[in-house]
Amino acid sequence: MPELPEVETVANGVDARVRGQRIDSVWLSRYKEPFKTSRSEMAEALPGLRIERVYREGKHIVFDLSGTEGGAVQWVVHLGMTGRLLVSAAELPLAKHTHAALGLSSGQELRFVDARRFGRLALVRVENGAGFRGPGHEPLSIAPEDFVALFRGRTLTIKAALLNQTLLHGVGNIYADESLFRAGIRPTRAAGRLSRARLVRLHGALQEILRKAIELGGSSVSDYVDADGVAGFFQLEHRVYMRTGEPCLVCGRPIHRIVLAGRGTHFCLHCQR
DNA sequence: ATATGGCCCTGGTTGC
DNA sequence: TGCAACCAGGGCCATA
Repeated sequence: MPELPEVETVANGVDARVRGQRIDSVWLSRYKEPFKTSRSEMAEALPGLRIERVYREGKHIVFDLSGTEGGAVQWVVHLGMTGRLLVSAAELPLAKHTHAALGLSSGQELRFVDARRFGRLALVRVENGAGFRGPGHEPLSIAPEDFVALFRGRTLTIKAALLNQTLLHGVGNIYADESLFRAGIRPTRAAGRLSRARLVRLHGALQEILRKAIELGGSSVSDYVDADGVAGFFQLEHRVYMRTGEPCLVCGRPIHRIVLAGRGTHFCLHCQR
């Protein structure tokens, strides 16, 4: 599932291929989802606009667009679970579950493919120069003290807190489990009862694995691929995620799996307290 | 306000 | 071997 490192990889890859190009044509599927902005509004607004820049904001991919008369707009893409953004030759037939195909001035097409339709496409107007903002704090740049303050007084588990996008945005199931393992914290602990020192350690562990994962092009576990259709390699670095029953790489005891916040949660009973 | 659980979706895996 | 039931989970919404 695409989380911060995967979304960052896709955004950078797409930026390198489509920056500066004009959107000449728009094709959209007939489904209600994944369109957050109506299909008709999107199909009418996009043609003629120029892509100035593509970047990540939380788990969202933001396209800065210019060329409108009534002020700048952004095209915001959320990959959900199975969403893919691909730049491909316009001649290639549309893959199954394609929901958007933007014809570009280069002759190529930017395509959004999403089997499960948990992804979202939206058109956002830029108000007073402020672009789209994600719901929470940015994990890669939040200061340790601000990170610690996020969890103060909270009774939910630290795992659920890490997944809550209004606190930190960008962390999903893989990096929540992996950062908790590296910080030695059991996922079931109440977020507000963890010591400052342990939260600072979690802050460091989370930033470290997110940076490492970005370097490796993300984790390819379900059908995640980057803008070229190429898989990432961070899954080779997973120490607990999807390793249920396998020996802990530190102590050798079997990795446990429980369900927390409705998500599969993997951890070592011995190494995480 | 905060926390929890159900729901949406399809494809891969599991089990008979 | 074939088929059906089951499971995965990000974000949103109703509920407690």
